Amino acid sequence: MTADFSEIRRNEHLPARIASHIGREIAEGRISPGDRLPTEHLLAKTFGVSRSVVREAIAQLRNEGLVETRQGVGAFVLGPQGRGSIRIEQTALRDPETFRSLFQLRMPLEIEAAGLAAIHHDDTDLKKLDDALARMTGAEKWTDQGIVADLAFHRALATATHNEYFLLFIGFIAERISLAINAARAAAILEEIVEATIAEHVAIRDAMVTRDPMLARAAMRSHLIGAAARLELTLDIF
Amino acid sequence: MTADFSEIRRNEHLPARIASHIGREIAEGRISPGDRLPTEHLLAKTFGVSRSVVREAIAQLRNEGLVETRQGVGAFVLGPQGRGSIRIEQTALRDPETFRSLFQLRMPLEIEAAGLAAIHHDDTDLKKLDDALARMTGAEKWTDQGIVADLAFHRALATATHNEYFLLFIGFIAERISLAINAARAAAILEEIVEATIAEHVAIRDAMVTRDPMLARAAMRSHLIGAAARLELTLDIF
DNA sequence: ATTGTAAGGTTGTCTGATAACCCTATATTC
DNA sequence: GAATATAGGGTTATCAGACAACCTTACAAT
Repeated sequence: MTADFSEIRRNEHLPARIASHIGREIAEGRISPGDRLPTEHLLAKTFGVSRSVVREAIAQLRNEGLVETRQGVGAFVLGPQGRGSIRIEQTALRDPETFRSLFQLRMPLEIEAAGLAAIHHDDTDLKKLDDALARMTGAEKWTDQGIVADLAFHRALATATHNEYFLLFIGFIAERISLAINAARAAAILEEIVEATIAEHVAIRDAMVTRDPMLARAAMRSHLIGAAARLELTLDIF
Repeated sequence: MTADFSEIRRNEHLPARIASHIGREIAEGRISPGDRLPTEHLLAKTFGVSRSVVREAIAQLRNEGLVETRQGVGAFVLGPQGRGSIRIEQTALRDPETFRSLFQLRMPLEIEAAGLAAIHHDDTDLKKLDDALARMTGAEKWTDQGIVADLAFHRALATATHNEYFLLFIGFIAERISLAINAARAAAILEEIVEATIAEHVAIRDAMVTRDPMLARAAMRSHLIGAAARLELTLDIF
């Protein structure tokens, strides 16, 4: 029998749980922009925690731009205006369907990035890419080292677009996906899969240096489709 | 003489000031990734505030992904890796080059979303889309009303993908762009531009209902290219 | 009609205490 | 000798209660 440690899941930070609970209430429209949240005292009593915890939760929501607090008045829900940040809960990616959604989002970004990188990359970008490739090949087995190198490759490619937002978004998404894969993999990963992955990365690299955007896009496209297949994901492809 | 009220600037939230102070220490390299922050007690004594304030400041840094706290051990500075959220400063978009970068990022996302929406949309989605279109057409001039409707259209399309992340990211990006445009326009917008914009949106809508993803993508593509041209942006197109 | 004042409620900050947790060193057991 | 228990001290997490700062409202005073 195999052990099941799933239920020892620790507290995971009390304020964060309360913040995401309230955040969900807002996201799902049970509290509307302009509404006032219950007082901290009341929230504390409702959740059965101390006021410190509630305060920290509200502070988090304030940082995320979801609410605004006015001393002596209360905490108010803000409109979709000015929500200055995007946040993804890592735990949500344990759901296969959610994971698939994020992977689907990643595809057009990476493909476009490959095309832009083909146009805009310079020698420095190419060197970073080759460094990452070397580390990928060098790693005997697909250890953590290899995963870090994979992430570095995609970050390097995004950097080569010379568009800061591609780096920001791809780096963010790729890392979330990488973490989720890393957390989920129970079995060791097969040699041949590693070899296929490396071969695909080399293909992307080679396509990029030709400076043909369509070639680079195609290479990235097959890589992502291949990766999805290895993860047993079925995506909408066209 | 004109009054000068600049110095009455209020407290501006004690924890926020301390958080940004520590954040600056990190940004400017006086504390390196991996280092441990002083203990909360010590920080409280150093800044001359209570531990609650220090805790809230550290909580803010943790939300921003700058530090990680481990109970019983301390608070540690994180590397640029693993920042759990994406944030875009609205002010940055005043720079035309930066604005262009974000618009370029938006393109592949919206195009892919149009394709997915063609496949996955249901009647509810279509209704939302038509509502937005109606509000766009209804607005006599291209007032705020029209801008809101435009945003609603793109959000409705993203919703129709039935992929939560497309909605999250497109909603976020489209809003930033919309705000930036709104802030920049000084002159009134010409009638013909409005008409062209509406016509393009209708084309997207009609392409989507055919359930042909390539058609929907093409429609969205021409819309974005058209919009970019009207903004006098030159994008990399292929 | 305007201004002053008081009351009540809410967030902001302070203080002190206890729980949960981590690390290290030492003792214990085999 | 090596592995395991136990104890101690330090740190963050949470709790509890209090007071300060501030806003709103209502009412009184001018």
